[in-house]
Amino acid sequence: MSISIGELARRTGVKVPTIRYYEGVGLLPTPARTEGRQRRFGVDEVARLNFIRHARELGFEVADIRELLTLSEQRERSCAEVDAIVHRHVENIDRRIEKLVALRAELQRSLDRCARGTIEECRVIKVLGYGYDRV
Amino acid sequence: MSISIGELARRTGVKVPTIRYYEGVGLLPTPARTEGRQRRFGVDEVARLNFIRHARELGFEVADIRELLTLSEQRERSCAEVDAIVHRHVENIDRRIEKLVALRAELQRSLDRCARGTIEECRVIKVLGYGYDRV
DNA sequence: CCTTGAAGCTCTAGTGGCTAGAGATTGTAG
DNA sequence: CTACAATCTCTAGCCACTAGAGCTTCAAGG
Repeated sequence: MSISIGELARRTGVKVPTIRYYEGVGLLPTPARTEGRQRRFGVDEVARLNFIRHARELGFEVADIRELLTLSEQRERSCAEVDAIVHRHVENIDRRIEKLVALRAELQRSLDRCARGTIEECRVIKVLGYGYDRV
Repeated sequence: MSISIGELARRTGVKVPTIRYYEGVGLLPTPARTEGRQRRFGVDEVARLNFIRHARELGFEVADIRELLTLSEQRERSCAEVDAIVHRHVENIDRRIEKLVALRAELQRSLDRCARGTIEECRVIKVLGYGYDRV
């Protein structure tokens, strides 16, 4: 079984230019080519690309995915390192959530305190100007 | 009062190249220059740059900040549009939080179910390969 | 076998919000 | 007047793609 880049795209939901990009950054191996230099892929690449897509959907960056792929090929190895990467990523997400929740609270607070009057007396603008609520 | 770009940077906490960048994208007006073509800023720019910095810290993108700056200059105007921009931004943040919370849950779930054995039987790797938990 | 048109190819440039560096010039304190 | 920090412009790099130009190849129908 040997499929074109378009067919690979259809089967994985990854766009054609993105597949070529992944090849360029080394997430996908250099594929076989036809005589006319068109790429031809096999089942392994479908699985690998699906793996990449799911990892991207879960927010992993390319460097992490490269490592996860390498690890996933060493079937006998302990999965401690995999867990460590994922754990690090979860902590990363936690920090981002915290930050966003704090931002949201500050924005909502300035909205709540807005008297719906003119710009001159607008709480929101004031907060932006001073960086905090002056009471 | 007329200060250099370095002094402006010190007073606002915005780095020198970033100030030049903001000028380039039209967040800061073209400043006065010395005979030797070095930039000189006044109090207005300090205030404006502080405004920009706070807005960036609150996660607004440059396009939004441009609009907020324009609005903030029209002191008589109703602040409805300002509120609308901020409200949109809050909703944006809400969506990002939701997504991150969902991601976090999925990652944590796969970690919890990991038997700490080999890669071969690793839950985390399986989830990435299939895109969901096969029971 | 030949034509046609979709799909493929490579290469470059753009996105956002900066950051880093090269290499030249200017400001200012001693 | 000298020394040197600061500033100048310009280009390129970051991440993970995306878009487009201009060309070639593949596959199906006649």
